[in-house]
Amino acid sequence: MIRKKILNLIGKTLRRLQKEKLFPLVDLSKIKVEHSPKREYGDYCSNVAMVLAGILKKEPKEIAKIFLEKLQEFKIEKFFEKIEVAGAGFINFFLSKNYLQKAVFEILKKDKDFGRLNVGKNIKTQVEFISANPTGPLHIGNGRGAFFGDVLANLLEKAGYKVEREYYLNDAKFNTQIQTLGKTALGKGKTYLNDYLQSKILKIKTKLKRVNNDAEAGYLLAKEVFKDIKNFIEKELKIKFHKWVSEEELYRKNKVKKIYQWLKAQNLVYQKEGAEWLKISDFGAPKDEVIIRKTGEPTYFLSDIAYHKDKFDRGFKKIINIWGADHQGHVPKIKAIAKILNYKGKLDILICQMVRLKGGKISKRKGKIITLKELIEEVGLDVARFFYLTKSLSTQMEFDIKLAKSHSQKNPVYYIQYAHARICSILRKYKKQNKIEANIKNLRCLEHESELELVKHLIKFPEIIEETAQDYQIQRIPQYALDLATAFHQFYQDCRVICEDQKLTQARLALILATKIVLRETFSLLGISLPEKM
RNA sequence: GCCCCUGUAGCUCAAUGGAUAGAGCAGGGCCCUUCUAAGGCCAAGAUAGAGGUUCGACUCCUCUCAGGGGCACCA
Repeated sequence: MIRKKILNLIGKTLRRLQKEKLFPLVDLSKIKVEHSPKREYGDYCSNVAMVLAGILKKEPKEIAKIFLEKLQEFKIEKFFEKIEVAGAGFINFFLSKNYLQKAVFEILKKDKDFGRLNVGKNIKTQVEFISANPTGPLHIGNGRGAFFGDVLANLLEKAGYKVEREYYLNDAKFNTQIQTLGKTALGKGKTYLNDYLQSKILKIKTKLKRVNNDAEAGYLLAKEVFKDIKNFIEKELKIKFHKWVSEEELYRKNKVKKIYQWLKAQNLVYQKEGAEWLKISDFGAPKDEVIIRKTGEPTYFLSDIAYHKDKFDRGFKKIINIWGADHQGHVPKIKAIAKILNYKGKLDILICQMVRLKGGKISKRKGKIITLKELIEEVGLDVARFFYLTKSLSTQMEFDIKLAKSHSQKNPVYYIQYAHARICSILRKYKKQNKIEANIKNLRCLEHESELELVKHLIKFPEIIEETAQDYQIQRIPQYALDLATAFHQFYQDCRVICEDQKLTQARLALILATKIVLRETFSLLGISLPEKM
């Protein structure tokens, strides 16, 4: 990655300057190399001079000049056309044609491994997401965590983590929710009743006759609902989980009991008002929590502790939980548990803000929901995925289904897919007569501004993955795909691929092949299809 | 009352403390004897408000206003 190269170069220059006692020792962490916001500022820029200015109490521009002089003592001609100081003291790097032309060759050579990094160092990682309650089909709110989690997992894999996707099923018979579901099944209450559940209840009618309590009935019904959810996730959302963990099973395997006894042995449990409380306020939580109710039944929190203990025990060094906004208060409690259990890995809990329907809330209880299935039937899986993924998790999405439908006629997904279709079309036409031979000699023909601009976008791909694996800002990926498609369409407009000049034709064919690879890799991260014809 | 998230163009959203705040859609004006016009080009349009921190703030801090979520012996 050229960005890393620039950063190393800056580091080397700094060390040399320190050796010559021109500059003091500085903290490297503040020094950044970014993509230049404008073409006239080059391709990459660094704030190194500004950071030094704060320490040296000198003009950033002056420092930049001294710095640049020293930097140019290294052999860097083949990478950069020029490096200059601009604006408030930025150092701008302009990539050389030579470097860009070679980069195309590199992409073709790496093919599907282009963008694969080892920053993850094969660390055992878990992404837990969706984990919807088994009280009805997935709704459009669940779609958010579903697609985000899936893409984050894809991305971390590409970045070199060893990733497992997991779904946690809240099916414990102790859960009030399951018991309420049971009441509904037995006709003792209507809390969750709707057409969907009614049909499921009918289906398990004979089984229900044999049970005599709410919990059992609820468990049976939850099982039935979950069957649907699982099927929908696998067949229609095309998301593959490694593991589906059942809460009830944690009870059956005595994992809840064990952790309860352990916590007691640590002197972290106390009695108050007939219930048993866990002392987590000493570990960063705002207050202590009940783990055993007055009735003697365990709370959801206790089984969740058992679940996290189980995650830790399975050896995950990085755990990412993706939860809905309504679980936000649960975050400090689980963080406290990680402390109590002395978890040494990294536990990230990401909160998806609500998806709101225009004109109303999404609530299973109020019955006014749009299922994810309905949405996908309306706009298609590709469009739906893209729609969710372009927004950061922390914004509340306003969902206008009418708008989504109209956007499905004309939307950015097609814009990107169209770029791919155009590439395929050219390749089809050319392949009818000839073979494509990409070699560096031919690539020297790439000189047009639109050609070079396209290459610059291509080489960003690994950098995008690196950044996103670190900050989880998934919306960067669809944005990148859009930018890449724009660069391609621009190129397509300006440069004819199959032309009189044989060498140039070969060079441009190589370029569009490289573009095809990067588009394919990007969309494979997003889980969106890339048709050859449109 | 306390805690979390959000407030950017007419609409839906971007912008690891960086330079002249970007896209898409909607609306206005151009470009198809040429590898797919589901495309390209041009013009128009925005940081809720008030302070502060610093070389530099949409971004960080304080307050105000507005919206959402949480503060259960629900999950």
